[in-house]
Amino acid sequence: MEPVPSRPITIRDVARHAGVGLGTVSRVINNNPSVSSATRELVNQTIDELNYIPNPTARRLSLGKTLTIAVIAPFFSRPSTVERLRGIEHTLVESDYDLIIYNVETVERRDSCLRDVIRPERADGVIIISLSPRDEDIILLERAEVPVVLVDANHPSLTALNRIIVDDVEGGMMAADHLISLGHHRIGYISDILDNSFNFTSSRDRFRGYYQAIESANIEINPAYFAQGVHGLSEARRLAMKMLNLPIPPTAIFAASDTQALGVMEAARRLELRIPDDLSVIGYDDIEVASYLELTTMRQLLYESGQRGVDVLLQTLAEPHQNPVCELLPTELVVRKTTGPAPMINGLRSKINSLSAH
Amino acid sequence: MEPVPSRPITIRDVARHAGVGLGTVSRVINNNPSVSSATRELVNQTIDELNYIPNPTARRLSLGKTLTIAVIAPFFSRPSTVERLRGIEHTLVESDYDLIIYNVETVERRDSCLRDVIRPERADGVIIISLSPRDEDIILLERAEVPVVLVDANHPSLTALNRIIVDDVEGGMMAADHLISLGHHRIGYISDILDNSFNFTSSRDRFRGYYQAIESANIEINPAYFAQGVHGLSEARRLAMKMLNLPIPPTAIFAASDTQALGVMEAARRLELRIPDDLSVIGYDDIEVASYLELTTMRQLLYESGQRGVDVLLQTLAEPHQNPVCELLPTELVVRKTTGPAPMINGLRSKINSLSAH
DNA sequence: CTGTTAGCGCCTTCAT
DNA sequence: ATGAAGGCGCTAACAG
Repeated sequence: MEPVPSRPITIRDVARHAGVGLGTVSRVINNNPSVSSATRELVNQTIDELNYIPNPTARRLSLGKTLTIAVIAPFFSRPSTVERLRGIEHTLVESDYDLIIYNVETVERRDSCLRDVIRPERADGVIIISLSPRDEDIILLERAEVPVVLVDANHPSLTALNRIIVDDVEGGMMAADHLISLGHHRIGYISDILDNSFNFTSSRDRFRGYYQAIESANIEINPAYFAQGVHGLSEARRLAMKMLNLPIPPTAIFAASDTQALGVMEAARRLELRIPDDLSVIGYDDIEVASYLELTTMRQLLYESGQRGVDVLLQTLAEPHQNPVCELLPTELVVRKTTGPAPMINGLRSKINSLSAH
Repeated sequence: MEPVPSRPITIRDVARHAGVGLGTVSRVINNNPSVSSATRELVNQTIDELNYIPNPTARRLSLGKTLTIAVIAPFFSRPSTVERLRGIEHTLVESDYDLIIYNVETVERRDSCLRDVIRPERADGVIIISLSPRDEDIILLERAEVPVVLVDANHPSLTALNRIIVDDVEGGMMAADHLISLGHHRIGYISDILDNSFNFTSSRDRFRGYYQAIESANIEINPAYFAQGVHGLSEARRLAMKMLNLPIPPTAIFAASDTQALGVMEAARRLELRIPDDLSVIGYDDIEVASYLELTTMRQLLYESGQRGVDVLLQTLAEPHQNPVCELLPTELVVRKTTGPAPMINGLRSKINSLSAH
């Protein structure tokens, strides 16, 4: 019995201790059937004894695979992104792949990730979240030597790529229709910048749906009821304050995300507008906090989008030459307590009431 | 001029195209000064031409380093954890290290991470977030062959390990003292399970501080004013509802996290208790949403804790034999609008008022 | 300064 | 069924 060396244990140590060739040890590790159960047992025992773990780096080099999945995600601290990442992480943890997250907060970073990460030396597969490719990215993506899955991202001329998508136009329409059906005519839309350098399309598409719904209902479009600003609660609050201080303010506001809806609700609180009596608010995403704040919102399957993204990627990795899939995830209206019938006279009515009551 | 091969470009291709030895190319890549600027220029040009990127896996194997930092983090979707991870990611992105996150949601996973991740074959350095080692983990950690930094985690008999810590006892005391100074005598504490299998210590320590503050103020301890449950908004809401329905309910509640404070606020809303008139609420962490909901809370430097963790780790990596550092991050009371003077008679006074006014 | 060579630890063919 | 040998792409030590 030789002593356990202090340097890292290698496959060679195991082979020597077990008195077999190192090819045999390798076969045992990789569950190669052509090993007698006797020697397999012996080798496994030695492995335990030495507390041996195969060096992942060496495996990768030898296999010519990275054994890692890369995820390119914008603003990974946003609740919706976090939820998608959770779905990815949970699903991937059971596989042999490592997960490495590339957080994108600038366009430069976006471009460098697109350029450098989607390479076989970096990852065996790539998931891109919410970053819809621009025209010039298409070629890059379509001839990538690594399988790619787009989650919550799309492009009209894209058919060769796996995608998990949602219909944000439809979602925006459903949200606006909900408000219209409650009798609202003055419906605001507050979102992050529609024409942004990241090419985020969701707020734009939701706006399109909102617009269509308003038009179909023969409601006059009022440009003052649309406001865009940097994403975040405080900016949304600022925009909502401004909008609600209009001479004739909206009676309902559709926010492009739940986070922004929280900002709208906060603005209403500061203006002492009651929700939903004076102002209806609807958000988007159905993040965790939405249900506790009784926020009416459009639910999209965030967690599942990540989950499905990984499923599709692993499937592609297992059988490389499948046809690319394009999976549409449903969007659903969740009515809670922040939306209600439009006020009779105008949005200020009950505010005046409550003020005079003081 | 030879054609660009379709298989991945290697250092050998570059060497051949440039008409130099492959050692020279390696030197150029690694900024080894002993290359004439002429050949350096030539090589760099060839690298650009071939769009060559060194294979990271091969580099790792050859260097005997993984060039990755591992982060072991519990429940990475929690806002406080996300914020810490943001600090880590931002700081690490400028280095040459990859980041790989191990999300821990079960004790089994915690143990397997502790066992398998803290190995030189897996990572060059490890950051452990909020998972305080148990007695039996100490030995494992102290003789780890990889530098480890604990962030928001600690152990009394731990001096050989880098740590970024906070004083949660002090924080709990400050929170309770704030309420006491407002005249509150019936102060509830709502937290996640103090004696949990993950050995999370923060809620326990904050409870200790809370308890000490109450005692020092000669306020009678009422066990009914302490409730624990699984972490999360809804459970906190449930516990708060129950506590606020006591015959003599508390006039103030200290929640062990902002998320739980939101649950308390939600409970108050449902019971039509006004904040802070009928009920004062104080949270912990100062996550983003806290400022918008005007939540009084204990601020701890979440982002910075990650940042400092990485700084310390990179420092240790650069100069391995430094003395371990133990850095205490400050905790600060942020008074907003959810805490106010204790009601005169009892917590129900204004509730009764508002009900009779209906 | 630069080309050559010997590994890094593992997997995989090729013999046996 | 198993041992031996070559190679994955790169770095670093050595020789010139």
